[in-house]
Amino acid sequence: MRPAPTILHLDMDAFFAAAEQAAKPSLRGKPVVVGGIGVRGVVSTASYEARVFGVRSAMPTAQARRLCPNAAYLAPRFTLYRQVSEAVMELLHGLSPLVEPLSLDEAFVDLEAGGVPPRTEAVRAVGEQLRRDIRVTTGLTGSVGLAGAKMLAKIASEAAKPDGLVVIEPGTERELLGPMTVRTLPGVGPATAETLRRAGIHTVAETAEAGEAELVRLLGRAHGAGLYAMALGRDDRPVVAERDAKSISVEDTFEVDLTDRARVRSEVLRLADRCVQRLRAAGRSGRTVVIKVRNYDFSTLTRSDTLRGPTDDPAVIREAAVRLLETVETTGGVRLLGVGVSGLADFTQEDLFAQVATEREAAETAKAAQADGGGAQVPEAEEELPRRWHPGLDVVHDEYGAGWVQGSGVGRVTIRFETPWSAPGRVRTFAVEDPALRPGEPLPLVGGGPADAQSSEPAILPKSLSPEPGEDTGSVGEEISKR
DNA sequence: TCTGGGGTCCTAGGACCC
DNA sequence: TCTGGGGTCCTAGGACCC
Repeated sequence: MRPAPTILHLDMDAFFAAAEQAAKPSLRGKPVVVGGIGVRGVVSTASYEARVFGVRSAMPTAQARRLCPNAAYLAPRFTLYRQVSEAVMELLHGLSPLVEPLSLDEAFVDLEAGGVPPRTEAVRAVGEQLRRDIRVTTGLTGSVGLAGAKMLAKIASEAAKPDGLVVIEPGTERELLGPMTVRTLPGVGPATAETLRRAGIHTVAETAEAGEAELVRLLGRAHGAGLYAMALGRDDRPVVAERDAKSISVEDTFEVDLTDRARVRSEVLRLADRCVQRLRAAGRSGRTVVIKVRNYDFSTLTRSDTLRGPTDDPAVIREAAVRLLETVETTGGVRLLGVGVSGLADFTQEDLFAQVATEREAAETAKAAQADGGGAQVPEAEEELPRRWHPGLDVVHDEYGAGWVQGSGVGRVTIRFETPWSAPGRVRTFAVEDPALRPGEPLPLVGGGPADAQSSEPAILPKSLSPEPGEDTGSVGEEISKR
């Protein structure tokens, strides 16, 4: 616990939704929900306008649609969010060499390590300047928490939301935390809260009064001791700059449960390939292969196999994944499949060449044996475009310029032509196969202006353009706005 | 129209070794 | 006949976070 509030926590406000509103002028001030738009989708982020209707993160999108039918429902565009995130992280690195990203939209910064004087006025000024810089460079707002410990800085930024800054003065934390619900403390989710509730513990103060021994008895060694320290406002965890990933995984939930064994198998192979792609892109190799199977009833299991050495060989990882799959019962229907790799090592071809060759041979032998046994031929992973025009996707039209997919119906797609720096744009509907229409790249949220617009795509609309009267019906499009 | 996808950390039990 | 401890590795599952 530091004597001055020199740990900063930044949390961008409704990040994905705010980025979409910045990119799409017609959505500003309106409810926007970003998340899975399929039947089994869940909400990633709801704009504050959508939260008014009760829409929350992690809520099934179907439920959100019932609560807020007029919101725009958009598929996430991580390319855009990563761009914005990088710009924000760059600003943070300007404050201190010690920046610990927690996700695309959240990070701790050690201001002491950045040479900021350890005084409240100084850190507050830095925090306010940061918020201004973020707004100027990204067009978005972020909330800042400042405190003498990570946990407290995070609680402070939460209290600052949206678009604010809160400082917790060292010395005031116990008084501040005491009356708060125990759910405020990091690491206390529904299960822990319920265990504590049954023991008559509801607030942070009650947690501290319970004592370490009691908490350890209720929650186990690590969790109990950790929680006790947090309840006292004690948290000496340092800000840690870069941390190597410890596992890499991919998973898919299917719109309809899979019952065909061959299909389940081919999906596992596809996922294994995707996992390897990610592994290789990260320049890593892994030793333990994990598959995950979620059944029709949401029961979930994992099976893992640790190889003799780390690999990034697709044949080896495919073979391991399929072998693991053979040990699990899938009759009744599979809702989700996943493939992951852990026990990661930095891959060096020289060190591992022999090892990889050995594992590959094993895989080949196994495959041959299977083929001999009359096993079905593995279908190649098909390049599946589940839906060509996702709501929210950037597009470019030869004649009308840059826009985004507002919705698609039977054979038609509705595009709103506008850019981050244009006025709210107009809507037109095209045939799905219209050759003048093609996917586009996300445009920068700020710094656009006419010059940039010219240099990228013709984004300016003829004034005579009017909305299409025969707009799609029965698709996401009509929910977006009722203009 | 019930429940995503990508992670982290912890626990508990069994195998195995000394 | 009875039945040590400790350490490490591995597997499986669960809680939690964004």
